[in-house]
Amino acid sequence: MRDDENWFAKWEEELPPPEDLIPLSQTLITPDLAIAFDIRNPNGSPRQHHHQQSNQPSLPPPPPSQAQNTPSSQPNSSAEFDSSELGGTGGGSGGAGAGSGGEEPARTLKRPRLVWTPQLHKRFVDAVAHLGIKNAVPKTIMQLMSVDGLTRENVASHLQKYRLYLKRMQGISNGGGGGGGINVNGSMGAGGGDPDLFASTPVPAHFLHPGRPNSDHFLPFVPVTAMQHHHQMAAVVGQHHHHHPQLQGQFRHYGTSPPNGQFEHPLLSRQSQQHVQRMGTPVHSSSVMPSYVEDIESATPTANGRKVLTLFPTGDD
DNA sequence: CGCCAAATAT
DNA sequence: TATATTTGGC
Repeated sequence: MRDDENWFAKWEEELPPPEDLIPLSQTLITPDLAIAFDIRNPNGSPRQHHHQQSNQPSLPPPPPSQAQNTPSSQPNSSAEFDSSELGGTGGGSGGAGAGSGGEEPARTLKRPRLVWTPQLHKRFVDAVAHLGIKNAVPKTIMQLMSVDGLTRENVASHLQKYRLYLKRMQGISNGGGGGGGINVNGSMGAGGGDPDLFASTPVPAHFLHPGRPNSDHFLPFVPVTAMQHHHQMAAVVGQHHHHHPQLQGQFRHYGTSPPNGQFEHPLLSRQSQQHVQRMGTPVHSSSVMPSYVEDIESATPTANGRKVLTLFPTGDD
């Protein structure tokens, strides 16, 4: 019982890593822009996009995206290629309009690799937890997350891995937990080494017990009602610097908002109105999932003693 | 649509 | 290398 509610609290407590919390801005570069900007490797792989600076001399000069951080987002349709996926079921109607003059290939084009940032992952976990393993299917999760730019495939993929991760975790670290903690690190004590390295994925307990659809408990986050800044962000995509291993810490510990301070981290949240329509799932009553804010993310550059954290640390590395 | 397995990219 | 993410098939 309390597990569900305390898991987060506990998690939160241990989270705030005094380490370097560098505010990472999730910039969602528009797909077309991204592809336009990055050129796939001329050789070797059939599909792959990435690379930011080195552009081929044959590509038209894309928008002046600076490598630094000038959020001058292009008027592009930043993040709008999602309507279909998200709307998924239909919603909509489509309207995509477009098509004409300019370009909106984003819809059908392949977008750059989606980077599951801690925040995103958390959102994902929260969504799954909120839904309950039962309804935790890609489509629903995706809709619940309301992250623009996210596609069902993305979620499905991640979900698969997430399940695997949970499974692994259960195999080794379960038991005791029993009650209380879900996240336990499984680890090893023997052998060891770095229990510190693992550990920390807020795995909602109800994931394991399909006995009930879930009824309450969800994110203690604040509904971001009105964000003054237009933070239109979406999943982070192909934005990477080829130089140093930028941050990508995933699973370890993310920083949660200070006890009282207000977090000022850029988060993602669907800007457009998207109603979360529940399909045949009479579970939660009238709780609509508002766009909640996430916590800040932590980064772990290799420059620190920490190694790159992985999203789902394998239990037996 | 959802899940699994493989392939590919980083 | 291992990990992450994507893609195809069932």
